[in-house]
Amino acid sequence: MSEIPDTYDPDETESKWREQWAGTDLYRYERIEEDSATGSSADDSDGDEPDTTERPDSAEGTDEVASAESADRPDYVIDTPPPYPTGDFHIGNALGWCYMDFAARYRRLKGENVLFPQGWDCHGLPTEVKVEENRDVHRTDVSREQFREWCIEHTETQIDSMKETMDELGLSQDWSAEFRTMDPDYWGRTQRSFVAMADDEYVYRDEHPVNWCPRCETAIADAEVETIDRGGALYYVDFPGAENDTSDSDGDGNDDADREGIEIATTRPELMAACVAIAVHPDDERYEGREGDSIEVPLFGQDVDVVADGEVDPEFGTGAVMICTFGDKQDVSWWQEYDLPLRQVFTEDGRLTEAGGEFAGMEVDAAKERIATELQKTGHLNGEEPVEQSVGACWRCDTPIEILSKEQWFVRVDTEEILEKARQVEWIPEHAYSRFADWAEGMEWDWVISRQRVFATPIPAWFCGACGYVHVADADELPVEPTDEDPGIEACPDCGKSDWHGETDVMDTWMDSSISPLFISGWPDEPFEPVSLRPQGHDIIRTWAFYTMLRTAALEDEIPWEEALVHGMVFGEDGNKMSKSRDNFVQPEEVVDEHSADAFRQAIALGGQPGSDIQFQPKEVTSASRFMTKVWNITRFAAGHLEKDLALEEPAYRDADRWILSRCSEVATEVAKDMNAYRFDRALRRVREFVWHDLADDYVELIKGRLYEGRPGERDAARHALATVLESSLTMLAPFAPFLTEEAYSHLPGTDGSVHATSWPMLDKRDAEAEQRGELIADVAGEVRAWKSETGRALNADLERIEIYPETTIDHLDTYDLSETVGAPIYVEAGRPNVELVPVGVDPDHSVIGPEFRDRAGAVVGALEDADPAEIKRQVDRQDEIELDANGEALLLDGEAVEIEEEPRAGGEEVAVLETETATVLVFP
RNA sequence: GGGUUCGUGGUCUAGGUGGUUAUGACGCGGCCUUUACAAGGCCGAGAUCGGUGGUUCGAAUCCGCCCGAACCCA
Repeated sequence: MSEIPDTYDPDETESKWREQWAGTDLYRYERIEEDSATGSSADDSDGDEPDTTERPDSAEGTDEVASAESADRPDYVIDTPPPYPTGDFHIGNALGWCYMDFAARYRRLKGENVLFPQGWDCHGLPTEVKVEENRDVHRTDVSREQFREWCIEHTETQIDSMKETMDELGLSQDWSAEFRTMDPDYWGRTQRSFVAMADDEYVYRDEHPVNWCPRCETAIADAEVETIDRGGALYYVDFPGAENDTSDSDGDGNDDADREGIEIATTRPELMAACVAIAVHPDDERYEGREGDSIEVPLFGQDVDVVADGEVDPEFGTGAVMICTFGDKQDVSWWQEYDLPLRQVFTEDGRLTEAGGEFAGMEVDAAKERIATELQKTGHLNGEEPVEQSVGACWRCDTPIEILSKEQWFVRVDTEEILEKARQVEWIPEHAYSRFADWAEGMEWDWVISRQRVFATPIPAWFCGACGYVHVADADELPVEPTDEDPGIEACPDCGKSDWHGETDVMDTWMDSSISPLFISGWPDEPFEPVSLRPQGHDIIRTWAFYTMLRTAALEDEIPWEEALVHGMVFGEDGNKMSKSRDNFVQPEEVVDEHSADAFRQAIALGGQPGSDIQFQPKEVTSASRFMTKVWNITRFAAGHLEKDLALEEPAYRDADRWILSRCSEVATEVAKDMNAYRFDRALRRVREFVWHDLADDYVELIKGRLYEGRPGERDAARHALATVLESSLTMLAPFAPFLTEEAYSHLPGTDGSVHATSWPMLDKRDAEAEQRGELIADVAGEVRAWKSETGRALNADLERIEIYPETTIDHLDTYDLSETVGAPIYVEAGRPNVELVPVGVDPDHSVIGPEFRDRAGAVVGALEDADPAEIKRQVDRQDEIELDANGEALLLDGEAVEIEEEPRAGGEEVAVLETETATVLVFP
């Protein structure tokens, strides 16, 4: 404690504590079953138990802190998002993780048994692509096994680099609960969930149109499709009437001459080969009576019928559109509705199939060009115009998707079931639920979960080579890799042969991550209860939140979590999305290097309330750094005055002590409320204000006299209060600035162990009267300080004397500290000061006058303002009532309705008159 | 086009159950070395709370419309 350095060095301190914490189980979640098995898991760290017995104040607290017995501690389980191991833990991640860490650290201080795990969502295409790139191979060049091996290797290095950033930020995950979806223990459970859902008929296999990414060559779910805007061309194409059209729509029996065509408009001529019908709006006069006409598709020759459908937008193009299999989801629903044939014209790698005739084998864009040219040549193209269009694209690679009809595995989406569960979750902020519901209600298709890739959880199923029977694995044979292993059954239940072919398709990675709350709860071995918190960004409501809700409902008929904290995005200093090209890009490590993790964390907390997007503000980091210096200096000051064995039964508190203790109690209660509501911004602001203004500016200044020259009893009371309040403050700051507070705490005499293992301040020292007295003392001290500064006096300059005239009577105000602080004898006087106070104005209280006089309030206020303040004051003093003439109407006003503004006129005598909130102060220099 | 959120000093932000002079930070200007702290203290300038209409005695706060921004969806 004596070696406490003059300045706080965050670099040195933060790396010191990082190392020290790494070797402890400070953040270890206590698993009950583990405890009873080993009986020793929590005993090897002295920092692990909330240490309440040694705090001098705790003996007086009437409320016991939450019991430290692990069995009684409520669980607080965070369903940490498993990030994709990109290798880069960016500032957006940092926001989410700081929120989790604030909550986790706070809950530990509240005595809860916190599980803050960390998972990794390993599977997926980007890793495959990266590995192919790094090793210069195609995934089909090597065995699946080898390729997976490489993916795992690559993923591990990516994870390590992200963990480094997490560590720098001082995050307090319990690393003994780390999980990786690529580990067999995890993906085995993904398979387990698949099997369970197949048993309950949530999972099924079927042929159905699916979103298909031609670059990734795999099916993708709706949630993985993003719309991108791009410019394109709208082609106007003449479709002639079919030669064999016998419908004779106008009934004049003259087919041949009336073989009328239709001009359609399309942005995708390459889909003409897939055209299976023409649609027009039923009310469109241009096409009246055309329904049922047969039309020939140019170049490709197939005859298609005209259908009338209200979904057609008559304003677009010519009002006649091709129905193709498939251009978009609208086509799919028309295809189903009109029972149209299927003409697949795209291959899995985005080329035209044989159905494309002479254009077969061409890529989509090339085919579009060529077909347009051919249409031109053959005289079918009437024109083209530029058009803005939105197209669906793969969210991983931005390639425009196609819709192909494929046999795939699906998960049935039961929107009602999901919404019913979602309503039981507390969404923070509330409107996050609307987003969720919006997405859920818009779901048209079931969730396609099979992917034609390698690095993912294998679908545990086999096909019978003889009869096509599909066998899904039994739960007890998992984890299983069906491309490597045979099923547990020998013979096909259908045909009796045993010619099994393992499913090569793998699962959507969301199948892995959507069981994260189940996994961390020990599912399926442990009974599932909803976990406490799901933190996530609003950008993945449609994926992670949605799928998790779906899966937990399907598997356990439960909600996955009690609360969902949906946070915003982090923007750059200029308010734009962070991007390297905009030069507003900030990496968390940079900020930590330049300032400190603690400052970064505070800046994140103060950026805005959780739920809203925040702008990253370097000035908040600056301001946080300053605050940290302040805290350090207070600690340094206090450490010099405190002693280890400061244990007092009944400290002889003075008014100032009782005041700061009361304030501190109040702040602890308020801040706890904020933390419970995830209002980290408000919580931190409140603590800062208290520490800076109440504790540092006022209290520390007030007790200096006692600390330096007081008699032992009163000095000890001050020390005692100071120790209590400072420790409480450090504890409240600990979730935000874990390093600084740990360092400061370790330097305070009489502390033991980690600040992160203490408990939330439970002072129970609220005292309204003490607050009133303390505020008066602090206000006067502050006013006098400001006055000295203004009049160019030294702040420690002695004064002749000071007289205080409180507005409300205060008995026996304790002026000892005040006197020492301002350097003057203090006289507390009753009544009004012995200087001339001149009423200069009348301040009407609208909250009194408004309700009483309603529509006459304006006149009353006007009359008050016009009146002579001296006269008003006389009336108030005499009868506590005011007679008023408001627009000719005589009114009687209660004295309470006004406040008389007075200015002192110190008539020649050398005396300064100061006004505080609650008193008039005369200063005799 | 639909949905959600938002618009407060130069910049960012608090407040929002309607009630006098709107919070704080950063930046800016001035003054000051006081036994924790000049990485500090004190003082000051700076806002018609996006615009407009309404409800009300009274609106930053409630309601309507308009303008602008962000995100999600089509």
